[in-house]
Amino acid sequence: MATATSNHFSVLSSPGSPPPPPQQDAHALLQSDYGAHPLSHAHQWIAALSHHGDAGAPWPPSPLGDQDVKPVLQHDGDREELRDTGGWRAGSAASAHIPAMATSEGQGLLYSQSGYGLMSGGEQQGGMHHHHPHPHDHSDEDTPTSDELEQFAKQFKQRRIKLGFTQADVGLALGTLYGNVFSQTTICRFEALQLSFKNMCKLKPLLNKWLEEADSTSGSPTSLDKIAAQGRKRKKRTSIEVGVKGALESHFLKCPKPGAAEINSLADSLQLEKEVVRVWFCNRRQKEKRMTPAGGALPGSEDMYGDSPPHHGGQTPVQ
DNA sequence: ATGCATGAGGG
DNA sequence: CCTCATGCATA
Repeated sequence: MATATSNHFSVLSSPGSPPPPPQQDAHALLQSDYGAHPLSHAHQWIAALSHHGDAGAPWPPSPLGDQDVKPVLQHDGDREELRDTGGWRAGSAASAHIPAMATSEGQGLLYSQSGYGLMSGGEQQGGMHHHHPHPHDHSDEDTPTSDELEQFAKQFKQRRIKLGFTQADVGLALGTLYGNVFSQTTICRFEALQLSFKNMCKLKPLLNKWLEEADSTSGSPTSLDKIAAQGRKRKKRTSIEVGVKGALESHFLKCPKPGAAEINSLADSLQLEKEVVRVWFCNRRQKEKRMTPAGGALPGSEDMYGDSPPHHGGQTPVQ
């Protein structure tokens, strides 16, 4: 972190010296600058993935009166068609796709030079994309392509910053506007394409709406709504030392899905709680499944680390 | 921006 | 136990 910009979100309660918001006023309470960095990184995803679509109920209709206080007001049944969320590796079928951006944008679009080494035109839906039987030419009716998502994320970030909103602002706005609250983390990950393909697809429409609202609301004082915080006794984040991390990395390369026994051994060797090690592997696997691969190790196989599901007869060492 | 964590859902 | 979506806390 050699950035001169300090990242700290002073949630609510503006001390009195808020940075000069280049915008009107409205909900410019937490106007940090962590979202105003110059550039990011050139993410080029050649990521592959092909886990079987599971989906079904992203948002549980029963919020359990235990923790999350967020109003889970999902829009009734969403018409998810369980795409395979398959790998976006586009293989070699370069289909001519038109990067139709949001047609709803009534403002100046700025498509930066999108000359990345992406494999555009990838039908990541496992081939069930076929042709559009409807005369509707909505730029975003069907599942967006990886390329479209990448473009959208880029544009979203630019406009968001231009409007003077932070990632946290957006997350909150989504909650007050549509009932789905999101954290700064999620918005950040969306912009950085660090979510799974499916997740990106789910969030895009929401963020797109926010964009429309944000630009059209140039002068309207949006009501401020602060939802109560949620006090949870979360375990203190255990900091794993670099050396230990390296060891974990090594083992991950060898065996990304260690069995309970393996985890115990590792935990013992590294002097870590078993749970910590287990979670570490889980998180590590998720990273690989992100659109922006972790480290640089590209998952070269479709099934990544093949599970061994159809066999449960004798014994299943793993899991 | 990211690392570790929680939890729902599934098997 | 796993995956997957999500976020608090932190660097």
